[in-house]
Formats: sequence, structure tokens, C-alpha cells
Amino acid sequence: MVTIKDIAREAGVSITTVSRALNNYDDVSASTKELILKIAKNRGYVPNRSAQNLVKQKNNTLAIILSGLEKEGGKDNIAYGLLSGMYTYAETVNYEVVLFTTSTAQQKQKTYVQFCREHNIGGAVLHGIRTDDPYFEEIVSSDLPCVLIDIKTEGKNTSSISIDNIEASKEAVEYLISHNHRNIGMINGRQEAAVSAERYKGYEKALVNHNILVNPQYMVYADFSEEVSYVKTKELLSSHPEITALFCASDMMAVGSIRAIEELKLKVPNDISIIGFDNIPLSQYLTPALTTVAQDFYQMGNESAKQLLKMITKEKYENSVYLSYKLVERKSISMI
Amino acid sequence: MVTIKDIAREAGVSITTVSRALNNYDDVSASTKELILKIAKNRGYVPNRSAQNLVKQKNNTLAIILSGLEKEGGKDNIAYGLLSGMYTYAETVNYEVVLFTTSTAQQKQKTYVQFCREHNIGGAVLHGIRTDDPYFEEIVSSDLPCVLIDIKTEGKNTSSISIDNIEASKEAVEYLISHNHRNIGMINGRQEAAVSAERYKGYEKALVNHNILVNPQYMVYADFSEEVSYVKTKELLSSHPEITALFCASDMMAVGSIRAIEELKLKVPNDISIIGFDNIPLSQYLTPALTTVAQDFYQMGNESAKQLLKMITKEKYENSVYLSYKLVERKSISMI
DNA sequence: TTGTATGCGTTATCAA
DNA sequence: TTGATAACGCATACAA
Repeated sequence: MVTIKDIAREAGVSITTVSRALNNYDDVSASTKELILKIAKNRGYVPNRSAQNLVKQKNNTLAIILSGLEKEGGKDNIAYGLLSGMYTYAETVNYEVVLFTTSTAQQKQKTYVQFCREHNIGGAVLHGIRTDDPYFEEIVSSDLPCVLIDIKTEGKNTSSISIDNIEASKEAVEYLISHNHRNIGMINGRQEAAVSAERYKGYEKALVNHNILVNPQYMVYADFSEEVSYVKTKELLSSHPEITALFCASDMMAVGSIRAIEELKLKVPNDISIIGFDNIPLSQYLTPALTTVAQDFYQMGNESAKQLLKMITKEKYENSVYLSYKLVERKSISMI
Repeated sequence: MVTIKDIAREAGVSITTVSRALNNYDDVSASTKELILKIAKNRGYVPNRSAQNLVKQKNNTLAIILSGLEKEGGKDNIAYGLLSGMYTYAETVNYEVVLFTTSTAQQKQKTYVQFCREHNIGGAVLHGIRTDDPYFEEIVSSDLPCVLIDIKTEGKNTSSISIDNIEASKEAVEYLISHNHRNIGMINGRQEAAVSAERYKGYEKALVNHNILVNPQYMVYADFSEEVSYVKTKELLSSHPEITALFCASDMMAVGSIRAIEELKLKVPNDISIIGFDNIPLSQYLTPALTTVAQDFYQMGNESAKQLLKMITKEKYENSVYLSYKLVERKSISMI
């Protein structure tokens, strides 16, 4: 490994001068700077990040903390979208991104804050974290900048980011209503998730606005899982055959629902119309292509990183940012 | 930030003793160790990775270098599978994973080797890198441990990992042949990619083995892209209407082909049978579900990390490892 | 069992 | 315009 010391020796100057030349300070004579740069290049000098970070007391690193990175977890591509959006922004401001999962935290008995401190991380974005996670409170109330995806929060150096889930869900259900559906079921996510309450509220709102009776039995929780949704949909449609349309709180759950519907010898959209949520890449390739509420996870990751940087640089930042969503019409809904 | 110095002061011992206690050395009396640990916990002590890395001269970090992390690039989930497999193994050996993309490299004018040295990285896995990438040669011939996915290489501290693409392709095409197809087209990947040559070889082999004439015009390159494949498939099938089956060198290309076929007013599999490659999550949800050659990218990432660690710890490692593949039969192929 | 002293590679302060 | 020197937080060889 070649260090500034080596370069200094070869150039016949002090390490200070080398450091200044390398960092492009202007109090180095052009000639020595040139010499030093040339030597550095020839010898393949590369600065040592650890040393830099140590002395500079910061790291230029952002963390993304995910609930899981398991073998089967990535089908929806959400984590990927987040990561790539975040990475892309970070890159423009010369930051790096490191990954951390909740399962790692548990295994290593390490809290998110510990991890971040240990790595001298500037800020973190959290996704899929449960609010009853033992370490959740700690990181939110710490002064470490963090942005929470889909979870509201107040707290210094904390920002939340999401779409307006209530409005989006309301629109989705109203779209169903506009196709003359009245008996509309909802396949909701995890019961404890904040978004589940919000999306149900939107569902309710749409029905109420159109003078449709809200039947609580029409809503079931399916844990955001394809499998659970498959089971729950079967149950729901079997016990309530009057249902003609389903609002699913995630596309992956919609996939499970569709399978259930087919096994019930019913057709989408002729017998049952279905609208999803998220607009994951998969949804456009389904048959029929899934009508859904599109979220832009890339943008979400991008915006998260941007907020984080504002917090880090002590700029003014939004306490909660709402991104736009869009209803994308495809083929899974029919008029009654 | 609380350091070992603070703890030393509070405990009334030297920093050396603190360091030893924290690292669980056995030449510290039980009582002082206990005291130190207690203080560390109370004060929320967290070791500083930069300092540790600096003094230990290593980082316990692996890198994954990807060709891109763009907004639209992740549909196939391959990068995700690789990353998650790698991450999972790294976790078990207390390593971390950092991400780097070729576009970043270009933007920052930084070679992969520079990046790795700068970050004190123990080893890297490369995916989707082109062999004509200006920095490719450098990293392969450097002594930095690296494993290449889908690219053969010889060189010290270098290992390659893939499935047997020739055999896998041969099996795929033979599967088509066993369904009585004789005029079989191939939608290949990027012309310059090593795997493209291999997969074509397998295609050829299968035909020759069954005394079927190889028509070079039946093979087109589609750059592993859905869009290009869509265009090329249209061209191919229009100019060669005698073709009854297609072997696509990736599932994403198969998706493009299917769209082309439909627009040609043809049906899969009745008019055209189609077999893909990769078994991305999407393929099982297509209609008809896509028959394909399954690769396990999670395992590939996992195995890559494992090889890397062997190189780092100077154990004996495989110069090239072949993972198993599997033909998964679904609904996109019919008997003639 | 504990402490002193040194060094890892870099930046920053101050003086020359 | 340059150079000594200290400092960042930690681990370790050596001494006590």
C-alpha cells in the first residue's frame, strides 16, 4: 500500500505538502503540485478512507435499514427501488450507502443506533421497520438523522416520507365504485402497520361518500403476503359471494388474490374486479394486467437521501414529505 | 461520542485495559472487565470502525460491483438475489458488503481497484461487467481477491462462478426437440458476452446431436433486453415463419418475445413454443407461465462470498465453481 | 494483571 | 509556499 509518506519521500517534500497537493489546496506551488500528482498517479496512490474518516470525524455514508433481505423477499422490487434511488442521489453528493437489516441487528445484538455510530453514519432511512421493534424508538429519538418510509413521526432530525395513503386508497375504491361496484372487499396489509389503518380509512371514506354501507367483515388482514392473501381471499369470497370487487393493499397480495379467485372458478375481471397497490414491475405482466395505485419507490429512495443530506448539513428540511401517486388503469377491472 | 479514553477515565484504568476488556482478552481480571463492560454499556460506548480498520489494516468488507443500479434495471431481480445471498453469507462471518456500480466508477473516474483499495476491501464480486471494460483487466490481474460471475478467468486470487451454460442450453433446446420442434430460433443475449457464445454452443450442440441443420439466421442477438428482443423477435418470426419454437437466453428477453408473438397474432404455446433462461420471479406469473432454465442467484451470491473469504484467509479455493441449474417445466411449450 | 508507548494514514494547526 | 507536530480512536509489543 502506498501512502502519502511514500510519495513525500519520493518527491522530497513533507507529507503535509503532499496532503495539500492531493486535496488541491491552492497554497502549493504549481510545480510541486504537479510533481506530487504525477508520482501519486504512477505509484497508484489511493487515499485510505479509514484514516480520512478517523481524522475528519465523519464518513459520508448513509445507511438503509431494511426489514429483511431474504431469499424470497425481493419479489416486489421495493427494496431495490429504494436502494437504487438512494444510491443514485448519494452518488451525486459523494456519499456512500451501506446496508443493514433488522435480522442482522438481532443476530448481533446490535441496535440500529449502535450500528450507525460504529460506522459513523450520517443518516439512515428505515423501511419496513415495525413500530414495536425494540430498537425503533431508540433511533427515532436519537439525534441521528433518519427518514422513515411510510411511518409518521415527530422528532428532531426525523422526517417521514410516503404518499397520501388515505387519498390514494379513496381514489382506488372510488374507481371501483365508478365501475358500479358496491360490494367491495378489501385485502389489507399487516394489522399493526400504520399504512393499513390509513388505507382502510380511505376505503371507508370512499364508501361513505357514496352512501355505501361499510361492512367490517369485508376487510381482512393478509400481512402483505401473497400466500396469506390467497388464503384470506378464498375465505372472504366464499363467505361473501356477493362481493364483486377487491381492493388489495399491495400488488403481491393482489397476486395471491387472483390465484384464489381462479381456483374458485371465477374470472378476473368478469366475475371479480381487482385493484392493487404499489405498481410493482410484476403487475403489468399479469393476465389480466393489474390496475393499481402506483408508488415510485425509486423517487422515494431518492427523496429520502435528499432529506437526509439536508439534515446532515443542517439545512431546513421537510418534517414529512408526500410524494405523488398515480392510478394506473389496466385490465383487471370491469364495469358491472 | 464516547471513546475508550472516557471509559478508562471513569473506570480509573488505562485505555489498554479497556481495549482488552472490550475485546474479551483473558488477561484482564474478571472484576475490572465487569466494571469496564458496565461502564461501556451505561455510556453507550460504540467502537469506531474507522479507527479499528486503520490500526488493523483491514476492513472486513466485501464489495459487489454491478453494471448498473438504474431505475429500470432491477426487474429481473438478479442483482437483488446476488446481493442478498452475498450479504447473508457475509453476515455469518462478520463481514459487511458495500455496493459499487460501473457508472459511479466512470463518473468519479475511479477504477474498481482504486475503489476497493480506498475502502480497504477484502474482495469483490463482479456481475455484468463487460470484459472490454477498461478497468476489468486491472482488477482481474491485481492481487485483490475477486470472483467473476459468468466470466471465466485464470489469475491468482480470482475465481469464476456460473452454471454450465453449454449443458444448460443444450438441455433447454433438447427439451424443445423432444416436443418435436425442429425449426428452433434463438434469441441470444449481448453478442460480446461470454455466456452468449456458450449458450449458442449448447443450442448448436443440441441441434447437431439430433441431426437438425443449424441455420445461422435463426439466431439473433438481443442484448439481454426486453425491448430489443421484442423487435428482433418480430423480425425473426416474420422472415422465418417456419420457426415453431424459441430459445431465449434470458427470461426478460422471453417477455419481449412473447409480446412480439402476440402482436403477430400468434399464440404461445400453440403457435410458438418458448423457453427462457434464469427463472426470474416474474416468469412464473406470466400467462402462460414460462418454462425456463432456473439459476439460483441467491446461491450464486452466497457462494461468491464464500469463495472470497477463502481467498482472503488464504485457504484453498476453487478456481471456477459450477452451480447446478434446473429446467423448470411450466406452460409455454407445446408438443407439435 | 495492568500500564506505557508506539503506530496505523490522514488532516489541521501553527510556525517558519 | 512549506514543514513539524499534534490529533483522530484504537490495538498491541513490551515493560512493569
